This record gives sequence, C-alpha cells and structure tokens, in this order.
Amino acid sequence: MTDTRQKLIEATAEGLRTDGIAGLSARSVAARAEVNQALVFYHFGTMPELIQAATRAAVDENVIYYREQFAQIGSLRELLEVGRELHDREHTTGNIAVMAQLLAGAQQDLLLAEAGRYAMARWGEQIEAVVRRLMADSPLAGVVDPAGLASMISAVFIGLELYDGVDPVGSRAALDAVERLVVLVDVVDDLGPVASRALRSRLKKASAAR
Amino acid sequence: MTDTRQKLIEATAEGLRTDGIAGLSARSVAARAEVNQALVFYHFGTMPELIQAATRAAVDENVIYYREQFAQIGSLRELLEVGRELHDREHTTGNIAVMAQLLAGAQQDLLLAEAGRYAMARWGEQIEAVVRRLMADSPLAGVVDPAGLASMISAVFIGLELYDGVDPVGSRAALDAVERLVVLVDVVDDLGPVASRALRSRLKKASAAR
DNA sequence: GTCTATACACCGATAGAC
DNA sequence: GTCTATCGGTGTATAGAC
Repeated sequence: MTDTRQKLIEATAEGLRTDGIAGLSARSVAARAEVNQALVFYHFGTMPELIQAATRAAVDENVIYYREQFAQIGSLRELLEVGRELHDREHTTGNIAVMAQLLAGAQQDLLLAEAGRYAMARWGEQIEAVVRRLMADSPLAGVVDPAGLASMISAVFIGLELYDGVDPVGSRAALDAVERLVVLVDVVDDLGPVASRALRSRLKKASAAR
Repeated sequence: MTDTRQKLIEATAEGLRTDGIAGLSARSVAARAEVNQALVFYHFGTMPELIQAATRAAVDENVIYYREQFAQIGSLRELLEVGRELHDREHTTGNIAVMAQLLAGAQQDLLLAEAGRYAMARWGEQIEAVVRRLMADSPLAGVVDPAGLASMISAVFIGLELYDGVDPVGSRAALDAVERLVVLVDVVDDLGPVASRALRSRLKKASAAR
C-alpha cells in the first residue's frame, strides 16, 4: 500500500472521529493527511469509497486486537470486564465514534451502508462467538439467541457512544445499570440443578406464551 | 408561531430524517419548506439554532403522545409491548432517525449537543418513571437504577435505529434477543417470596463483590 | 503518482429593496 | 416579514502539465 493511500485512510478515520460525517470532506481529509486534494480522487475515486476503505481498515485492525482477549473470556463476569475495558479503550481511541459516524452517514448512502454492514458483521461475529461459548452450558442456552444478542451488544455500543457525547454522566449510569442486570443472569447461572431445571421450564412456558 | 417558522421547523425534521445531518443545509430545508432561503437566517439566525428548535419541537410533541400510554403500563410484559410498538411506530415515522442524526451531529457542535441533551432528558424522564413504578415492588428494586436503565433504553433505541439502517434483519434479531432476556426478569419477578428473598441476598452479595 | 489550475454547484450568511 | 442579489468560501471532481 502506497504511503499516500495509507495517509488518506488514516486521515479519514481521524476526520470522522473529530469532524464527524457532516464535517468530512475531500479537502479536510487531504489537509489532515498533508496530501494534495486531487489525490483523494486519484486513489479512491469518490469520497464514499475512501470512507469505505478507511472504515474497513479500521474495523479489521481493531477486531484483530481483541480476538485473543475475546478467546480467553470464560465467564459472564469476565465478559463484562472485557466489555467495559473495550468500551473505555475504544471510546478514548475514538474507534466507536468512527463507527457511529459511519452508521449515521450510512442511512443515506448505499456505499456507506455496505461499509457499515461490513463493520457490524466483523464485530458481530466476534461477539457472537463469545456469547455462544458462555451460553453453552447455562440454563439460558435455549433462551438466548447468540447472534441476536451480539447484534444488540453492537447496537448498544453505538448508541451509548452517541449518548455519551451529549450526557456523559447518563452514559456512565446506563453502563452501570446493565452491569447490575447482567449480575442477575450470573446469579441465575449459579443456581443449583434443581432450581435451574425449574427456571428452564418457566422460561419455556414464558417464551411459548409470547 | 408564524407559518414560515412552522414550515421551516417541520422541513428541518424531515430533512434530518431523509438527508441526514450531513446532507442538511439551509438551502435544502428552505426548498423543502417552499420558503425563501434567507428566511432561515431571519427567523433562526444560524442552522444549528434551527436544528435545535426543530428537534426540540419534535421531542416535545412525541413525548406527549406517549405519556398516556406510558402511564398505563403495569407490568414488564406490557412495557415490552409498548416498547416494541413505540419502536415500530417511531421507526416508521422517522422520529428516532431524527434523534440519531441529531446525536451524530451533536458530537461536533455544542448547540446540537445541548439539543441532544434536551431530547434525551425528555425521553429519559418518561422512561424512568415507568421503570421506577414497575420496579417498586419487585425483588429487583434495590438492584436496578431506574435513571441509569432509562438512559440505557434511550441509547438502545438510538443504536438500534442506526444498526437497522445497515442490517434490518440483525436489528430484528437483536430486539427479539432482549425481549427473551427480559422474560428472564419477569420470571424472577414472579418467584415466590422465599425464592425472592434468597435471590435478593444473592444479588446483594454479587453487587458487593464487584 | 503528484502537482496546479480550474469547472461548477452548493454552502452559510448578509445587504438592501419592497 | 419576505424578496433578490450577492459575498466569500467550500464541496466534488476533472484536465493536463510534470
């Protein structure tokens, strides 16, 4: 990969982070990359294509970073810990902000939608694997849909990032609130086999009733 | 309120919905409102101020619409029902999309951040009241922070809206997944007093350990 | 691959006639 | 309150010299 391409890709992610999708332009990206503005179009054709390339590179890099950590998660408690670490870290690096701005722009642009779908799929498959593993021998095994839950977790990260931008205190409280609710799942998980079987039948009934 | 002001306010919400924050401009809004472009600045001064006025009006109107429905929610099951209805309805009307685009822009603009904070506060206080009421006589009363949970629910709506734009199937699965998890809370809620007391002590221990 | 120069549309915002 | 006209600047994108 040429130096200029790389510089443009990095400047684009940085631009999404700090200027947002509304403030991103070929001019601003080129200036940030200290590269001639015309090179944006020489290398990437159009702005959406550059954004696609940049966000794709960002998500590929970031997902790799967490692959090992994800593989070592063995309990819900650990998942929460890694989740909070990931949230804090990705929030300060701005990677979630990039994803949020991408998704905001994706609502009106087909190419950005494709890029957003790719990003969510990459994160989703990582998260899903962890959830699936953790749920395998839990009384919740039949109740939880790992793929759906993974999508929800991704959506929560995006939503919380945007929420944090307008109300950081509230976003902290929101994180704490789910953590405490997840403890509930943990408690259920730790129930004895009798209680666990009773719970399972109740859950079956409850799902059927819906 | 003059006719022109009203037209501009409505056109702004519509523009956020269909063009996104990145595609919104004084010219596009004025065209949509079939109003002279200079009137945007005569009536509102700057674009962010117009966006603030428009999103404020939108959230005020929409919150009122749900106030009655929220007041009638008496169980978690009903909360889920209203929640799904609200999500479906607000998603099709595009009101959540407006909020999502507002928050995306709010990350880079102080005035929009203020508008976003206002919107999240209005929704938050409504949701919090419901959560607080439902949790009052539940074994989870001490475990759940109503305000935090309300913030989380708001964030989920925003995140899910953006997620839906790139992967509608995944967003459906995500919604289904939490619904099934909430059933878990419902089951715990329906436990007898003995089991409930046992659970409460377990939860206390679990929270303390954190 | 990189540069300058440029086309042309659009941007927010203002001045001033009506 | 509304209009036209206009400012300076920025947007994407391209042509053509180097």
